[in-house]
Amino acid sequence: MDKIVDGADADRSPTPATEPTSRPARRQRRVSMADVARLAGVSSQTVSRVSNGHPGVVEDTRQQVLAAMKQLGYRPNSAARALKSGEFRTIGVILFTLSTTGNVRTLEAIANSAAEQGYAITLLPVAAPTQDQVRGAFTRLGELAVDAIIVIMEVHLLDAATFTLPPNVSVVVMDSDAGDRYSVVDTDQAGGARDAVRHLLDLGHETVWHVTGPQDSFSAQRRTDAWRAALEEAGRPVPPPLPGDWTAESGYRAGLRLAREPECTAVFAANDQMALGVLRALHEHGRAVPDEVSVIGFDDIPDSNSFIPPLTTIHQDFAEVGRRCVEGVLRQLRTDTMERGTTLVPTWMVRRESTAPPPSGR
Amino acid sequence: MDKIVDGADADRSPTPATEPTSRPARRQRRVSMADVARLAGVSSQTVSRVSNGHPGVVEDTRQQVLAAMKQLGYRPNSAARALKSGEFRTIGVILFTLSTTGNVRTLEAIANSAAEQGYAITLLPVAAPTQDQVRGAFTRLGELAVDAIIVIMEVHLLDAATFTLPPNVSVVVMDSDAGDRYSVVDTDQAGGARDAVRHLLDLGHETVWHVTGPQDSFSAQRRTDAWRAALEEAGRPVPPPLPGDWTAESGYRAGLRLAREPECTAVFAANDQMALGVLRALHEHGRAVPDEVSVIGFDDIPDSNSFIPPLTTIHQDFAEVGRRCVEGVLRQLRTDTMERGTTLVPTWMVRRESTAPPPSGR
DNA sequence: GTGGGCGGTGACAACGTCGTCATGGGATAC
DNA sequence: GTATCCCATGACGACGTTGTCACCGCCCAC
Repeated sequence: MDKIVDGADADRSPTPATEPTSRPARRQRRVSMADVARLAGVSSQTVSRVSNGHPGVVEDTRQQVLAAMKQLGYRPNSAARALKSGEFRTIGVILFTLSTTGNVRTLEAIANSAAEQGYAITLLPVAAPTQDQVRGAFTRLGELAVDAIIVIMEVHLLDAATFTLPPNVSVVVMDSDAGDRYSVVDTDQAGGARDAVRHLLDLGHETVWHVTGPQDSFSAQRRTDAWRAALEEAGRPVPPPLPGDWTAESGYRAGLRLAREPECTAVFAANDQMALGVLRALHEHGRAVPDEVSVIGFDDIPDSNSFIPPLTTIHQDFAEVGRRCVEGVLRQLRTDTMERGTTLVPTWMVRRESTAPPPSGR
Repeated sequence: MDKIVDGADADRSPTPATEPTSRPARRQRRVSMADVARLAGVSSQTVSRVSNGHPGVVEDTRQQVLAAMKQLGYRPNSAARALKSGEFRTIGVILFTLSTTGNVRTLEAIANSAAEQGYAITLLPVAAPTQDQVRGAFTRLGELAVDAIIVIMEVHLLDAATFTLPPNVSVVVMDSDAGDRYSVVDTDQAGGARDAVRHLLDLGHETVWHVTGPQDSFSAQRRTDAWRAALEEAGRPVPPPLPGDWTAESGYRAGLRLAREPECTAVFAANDQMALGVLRALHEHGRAVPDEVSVIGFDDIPDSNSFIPPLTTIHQDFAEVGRRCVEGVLRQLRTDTMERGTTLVPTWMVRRESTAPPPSGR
């Protein structure tokens, strides 16, 4: 706070930074339809029709109204519009954090899809996944000007808040197994994880070690379950999973332990960031990737192509997930129904340079 | 689109994925104050007072109203409230992309600060920085239910849209030198870049090479300018800057060229992602970091601690920037004034393992 | 020439909330 | 016991927009 510099650095700047200065107030009462109507010499009803592109306004009148709108800088008041129409044309997105790439990519896709449909996105971040935080967010949510809600978090955490989602609001949830109670859209976590494991087994590895995501994430759970199932299905030993929390740092810690396991030749990290940490740990301990140890991630974040070595990973189609979320929520809104069930979006593997057959042909 | 799998994967799932099913409509007309008032046997005015925590309601009555509200699941209608009060308690954020870490971190900080102040965030993404896109966004923006706007983009691009920001809306801009026309909050780009260069010079490097951000980014421009100025100030040769676009991939391409410059011992990448690409390129060409070449980044993204080697970088205080943006915009809103000038938030260096003195003592 | 129909426009009400003012009843002080 | 004051509550209207319906004038058909 006290370290803030105002207007420093004037010596070198092309445009010298200046002290913030106040200007005289400039905000006058907002211009309403009535004002436009008066200027154009018509009724406000006609202004409304022009504003909404309704037919039944003669071209001459229309031009006059448009001119008046422009002259006064008229902007329709969306509050009044929403009050009358009962819809805000806004979708609320509730999520814990923008720190994980998955959330961000999904949010971006949601925002773009929503924009295409003429909907805006209202962000509802929950700082920390504590009960109080979530409850607070949902109390605010209740008053929020949204027609629908997309929840990007494990639904258990919602339940923990002893707060049910506002009634009369359509909801789509991600990262959840609550398909029996909500409409859920998700990446095919199981399929992706299975592909990852099979890829490594196909390369000739005896088994695959696993760095998990956080326990309370359904996605993480699913990936771990599928990893175990794929190994068991192939009749391979199942090494103890190493706990992670999506961060590169936790991946590094897990990687330190893996580096000490001489029989470990293949690792499946539950996301790319943790894979990054694993790569560093292995590198620091002189375990060459992929010659000695293969590493595969999950997500296909843009940076993963620049890891050392470039990471083989499971691509998530975030754009499709986002699109499906928006579609789902708007469909419920329009048909006035509530849907349940799970929609899965497939993944695919992106093979780069971090996976190879195990050393000495094995 | 046609690759989407609905309800697949039922074999292994703890909760089998199911086909989305429709339920009978469940949405009834929303309950209003009048409904609550009727049930509680009071006037809607009293409900209003309870709802807003206004004094002058006897405890007994209050409890009755609260009970009625709970029973009916009453949620205040924010449209009506906004219409009456003239404010939405919402801040619009317009940005191009959520692909760069800086934007995301800033957005997150803005969202958190805004939430603290009881404001929601409405996201206004602009898919591509073409004139049409921006103009479209701003047209929508004009009708948007926001009290204020924070622009996270170079203001030149706004101007290109031949569209002025809606009048009567307070605005704060980031990544811009338009402090003479708007209120601008920014990281002290110049200071940070200067620190980065000086750090490398202090280590004994003859000069510092530079991978730039995109041309149309003011932040990138500033970092490049400060890099050049710091070198000139020290009387060092100024190598040709290598163009980048914030992505790791572009950093890799620049790194390939740097790897071929034998006299290059120190690199300043304009962000951490590009530094990641540089690290890979150097690694692939057998140029050891930091023993042969030092690399410094800018941003201090969480992953940078897990790069190989962990990256020395300039920390940006995104939280502070976000807070200042929100503060600025709300201050303008409350005082009904328009501010101009630039506020700079200082950076600091985080020293990790990617920088060291140049080889052979030089 | 007159009646019917239709297209363009305006008047009015209502959406849900909250500020303002009015009202009524109870408590306090004499 | 009565006058005064205050506090709790209610009635009413307005915020800006839009749906509904009424209206007016014109054109066309008979």
